[in-house]
Amino acid sequence: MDEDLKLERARMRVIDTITQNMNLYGITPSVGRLYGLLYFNEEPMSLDSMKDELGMSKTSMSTSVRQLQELKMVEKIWKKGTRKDLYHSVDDWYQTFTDYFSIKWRKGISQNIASINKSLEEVSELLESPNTPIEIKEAANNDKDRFLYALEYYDWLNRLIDTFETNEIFKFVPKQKDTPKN
Amino acid sequence: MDEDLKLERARMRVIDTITQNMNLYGITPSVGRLYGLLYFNEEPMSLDSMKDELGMSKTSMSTSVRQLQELKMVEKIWKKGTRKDLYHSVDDWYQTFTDYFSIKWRKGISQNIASINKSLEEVSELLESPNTPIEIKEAANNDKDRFLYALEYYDWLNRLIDTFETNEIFKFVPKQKDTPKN
DNA sequence: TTGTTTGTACAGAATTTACTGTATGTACTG
DNA sequence: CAGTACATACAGTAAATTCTGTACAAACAA
Repeated sequence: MDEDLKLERARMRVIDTITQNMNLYGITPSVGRLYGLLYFNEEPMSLDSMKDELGMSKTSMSTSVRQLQELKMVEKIWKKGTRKDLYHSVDDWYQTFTDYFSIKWRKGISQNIASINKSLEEVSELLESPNTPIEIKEAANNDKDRFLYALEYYDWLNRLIDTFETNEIFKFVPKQKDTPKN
Repeated sequence: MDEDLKLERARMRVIDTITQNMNLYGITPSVGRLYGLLYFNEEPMSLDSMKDELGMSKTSMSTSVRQLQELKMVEKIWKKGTRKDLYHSVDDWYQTFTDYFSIKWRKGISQNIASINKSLEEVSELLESPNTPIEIKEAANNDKDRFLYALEYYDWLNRLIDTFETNEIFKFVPKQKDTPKN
């Protein structure tokens, strides 16, 4: 069964590649490797089979698979006649990509905008007050400009994420190389 | 000097915000905080002044500032009459954003594509060979499809990064909210 | 009901990552 | 030339993250 081994090695190489790539996005290698495993397994897998395949604890499989679920990269499959939870990879990488960064980037932004607005207000008060020493006003002015710039930038980032969430980005950068449709 | 304190607090709040945001992108909080400090300092800063301001070791300042330099978020400033290296933030956040993800994402992709191509070739050999058992051929076929899909996806990602690097993305998502120019 | 199977919370262990202090090299100064 | 000021390499330490094993809870079976 030399062919068996050859296939296995080819697959492993690509799993490593996927793992490395996901790691670049801040996903732990073990979690990435688990995704790779699920991606190539035609059948959905149970926690026990993942554990056996990766040689890790079942606890780790449980938490890793949950992470992948939260990232919408893996879904639970129901199958008649088994009590085990079964999982399979979600195979739309484009959707995974846009979802991942939408979730991740959007996370902080609204809070960030709120905190900048608060600081902006405080600084504006300082600038309006006649009690504020002149050199403080100068510094306040500098800060205010930078706050405004930050707000502008976060607004842009929000609009960029909008194009991810609505899939409009694929109008601009089409999935297929040669056909500009969809 | 109550005004002094008030301004300081407003600024610190925004620095925390920036730190948090950068941390989301995989930049360490200390490094993010250093960027925030440099962003609000009108004058460029020396390693010693950073150290004093953040209460960390000079070694840390040295390595952190180097990281920021590699990410093109900070640049070295030359100033007559001082032997210290002086640094200032690069204030174009849009450019910083596109640069950062171009550098980061592009990093792996070409190697990834190469390794997938290699595996693709090996699997194709298996499929063509008459010695390969039928059940291995079936698995190989499955794998091959997934390799091809991955290649397609990485190609898309490359084209997305192209729009970042060339700043074409700003045609699609303009920097200014209301004026579609630039 | 009791026994069994399965998934997960939690605490501690192991590993990785980030930080510090010393030691050294290099470039200026006089 | 020595002497000083500065930045950084490197090794060791501290802190954070990830992983494991046990213990327990929920769901099911008989």
